[in-house]
Amino acid sequence: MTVMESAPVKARKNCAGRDGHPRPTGQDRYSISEVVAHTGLTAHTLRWYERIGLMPHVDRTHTGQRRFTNRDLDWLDLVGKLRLTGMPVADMVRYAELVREGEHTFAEREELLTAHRENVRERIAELQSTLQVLDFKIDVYADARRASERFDTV
Amino acid sequence: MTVMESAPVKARKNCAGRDGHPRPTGQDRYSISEVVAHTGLTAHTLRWYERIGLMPHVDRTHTGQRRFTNRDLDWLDLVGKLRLTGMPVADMVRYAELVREGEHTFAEREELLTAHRENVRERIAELQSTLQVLDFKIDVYADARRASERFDTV
DNA sequence: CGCTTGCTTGGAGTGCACTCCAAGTCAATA
DNA sequence: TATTGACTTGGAGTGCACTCCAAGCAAGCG
Repeated sequence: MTVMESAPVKARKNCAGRDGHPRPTGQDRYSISEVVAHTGLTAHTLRWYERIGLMPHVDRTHTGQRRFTNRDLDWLDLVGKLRLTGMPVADMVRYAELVREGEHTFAEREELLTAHRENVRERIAELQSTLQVLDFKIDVYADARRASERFDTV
Repeated sequence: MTVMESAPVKARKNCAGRDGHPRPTGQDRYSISEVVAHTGLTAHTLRWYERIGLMPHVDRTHTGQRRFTNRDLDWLDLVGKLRLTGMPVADMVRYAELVREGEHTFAEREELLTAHRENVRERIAELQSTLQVLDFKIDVYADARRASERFDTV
């Protein structure tokens, strides 16, 4: 049975799992459209993620439809953060591989994440330095606007 | 007293231009390769920027070669910052158009920059929230590594 | 003079991260 | 039974921001 619009669950303080998942562990079998509603990704993108090896193995129904779990949701959450911070998909795929390979890849995973953290810190510094330039230029324009308003009104 | 692109003076302790430019105003006619050396952009990109309207009018020699000025360098500096902060090229082209159109576009320029500043602030917040996730996960891996090292050495 | 270097052009190609399409399966309703 | 709607697939298409190519011109050097 197709699970129709199951209340656009989005919040974590929701009735269901108070661990932040739409449904508690044990009943966590989400169709692709439910995951779309929860993550904001498109179904295309979810299928593409799976094709390129960016997902852990996703379970299927007897008819071949995907059923995602809470763990998949958590993973997509992390992927979303890495993506938002500009990690290339290839690097995320590498990280996914390491996770699949097991605990002996802890060191390399740590390395990968540490390198990315450094990138993110640099990005933040860049953004903040640009913020100063923007502030300066916006001030210049705002001053010009206020000056012309004064002329208009006086 | 046109309020123009008075870019952030980078205060290089360089021998040449006291104002942070390779050559002082008056002798500022840079070939494309000099601009490449100074900005880190490729010649392709500089020509492409001009083609799409992202540059103010660039002067030419009698044989048709580009000669960039200190003002162009300042502009490229700003463009670089906007690009680094993820402003789409189309928006930068729009800003360039407004600058070409003159002072009556001050208000719209201010608007455009203010909207972008808001984006940048959001990006910074996103990055910082991801930083926390990264810190947490890196700690987990580091703890695991330290634990296994203890077993190895004792 | 011929060679090299540096530049010119319009247009085609690249890499990334999706994004969509056509054709099909399956389950549930009218 | 017929239709609807959610889902499946491999492969093709899109949009962005470059990135490169081929062919050609001009200046400087031996």
